Amino acid sequence: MVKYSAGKPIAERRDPKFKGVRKRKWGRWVSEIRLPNSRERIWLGSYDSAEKAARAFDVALFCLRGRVAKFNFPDNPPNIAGARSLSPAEIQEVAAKFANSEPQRSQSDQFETNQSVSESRAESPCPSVVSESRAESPCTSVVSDETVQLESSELRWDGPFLDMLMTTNSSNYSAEYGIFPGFDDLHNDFFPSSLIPNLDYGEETNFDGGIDIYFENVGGKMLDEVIMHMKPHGRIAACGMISQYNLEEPEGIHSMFNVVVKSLEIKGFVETDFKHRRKCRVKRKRRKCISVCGSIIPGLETQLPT
DNA sequence: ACGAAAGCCGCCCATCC
DNA sequence: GGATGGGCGGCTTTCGT
Repeated sequence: MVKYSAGKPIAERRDPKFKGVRKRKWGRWVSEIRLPNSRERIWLGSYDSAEKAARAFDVALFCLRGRVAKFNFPDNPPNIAGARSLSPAEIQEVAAKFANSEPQRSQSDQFETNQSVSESRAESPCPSVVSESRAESPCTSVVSDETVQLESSELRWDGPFLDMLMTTNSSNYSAEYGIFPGFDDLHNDFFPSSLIPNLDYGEETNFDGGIDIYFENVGGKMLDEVIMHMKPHGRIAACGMISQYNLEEPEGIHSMFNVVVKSLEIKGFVETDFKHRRKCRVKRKRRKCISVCGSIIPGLETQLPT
């Protein structure tokens, strides 16, 4: 739909002009989109540039009309898994988020990958190779005495979470226990050192580009922060939430929307679920087949209030 | 308290069917 | 000609100082 403004066709106007975008008197750019077959609109936010507002519009357009829509950036259309099922409030949130995200890696690159992952998942229950971003992820360095390390190649796993747990057979008894490959004993708390976030929650938090797999033992703000820094299609094994055990009212998790947009998988683990394997484990411990190596970072106690 | 910015809404009008 | 949807302008609300 061609709209004329101030007597000039859009193409002749000096300002960059994008669909669904307009300029405020004071120079800011705002974006809003109408719901299909409705007079209602979704407010997409206010931005400092027309491009950002246009990106927000494109994301909303993709959510409402799919990939066949005419985008402001047809060369770089958004591609968001599950976008068509988002509510207006979620569309608003996703659009604002991607409008403000750095454009150096296109949204289509970013989400095409996710989409291909989800598609391959849907098509095949079998594990398959996944995105480059995951392949580039840092390895996890917790090792058993079998010296089974989770190298990046072993993180290239795209089956359902339990498939990953149950079928990767990097040691001759990891599958027997039905636990993570390379993790022979999960009954103690341990945190791969590369995954421990800096708890100042600031810009300097170092997650090495995102977290692939996180073993949840803390809960509360820690979990909240971790969810925000998970990579798309990351996995969280919830083994405990010690920070919540003595609270009268459990803390809420405010970043759950990331579970949707990043297609995260969270699976709880209770030791009693593996009771039937206890005898076997004890036997192996006696034979000293099992031991656990981990990284201990001293000094945590010094952070407690005096 | 006041001004600026954001959010929301009504209306206009071009385009599509 | 009605439905749809992009754009404009203005009113209200929110936020920062």
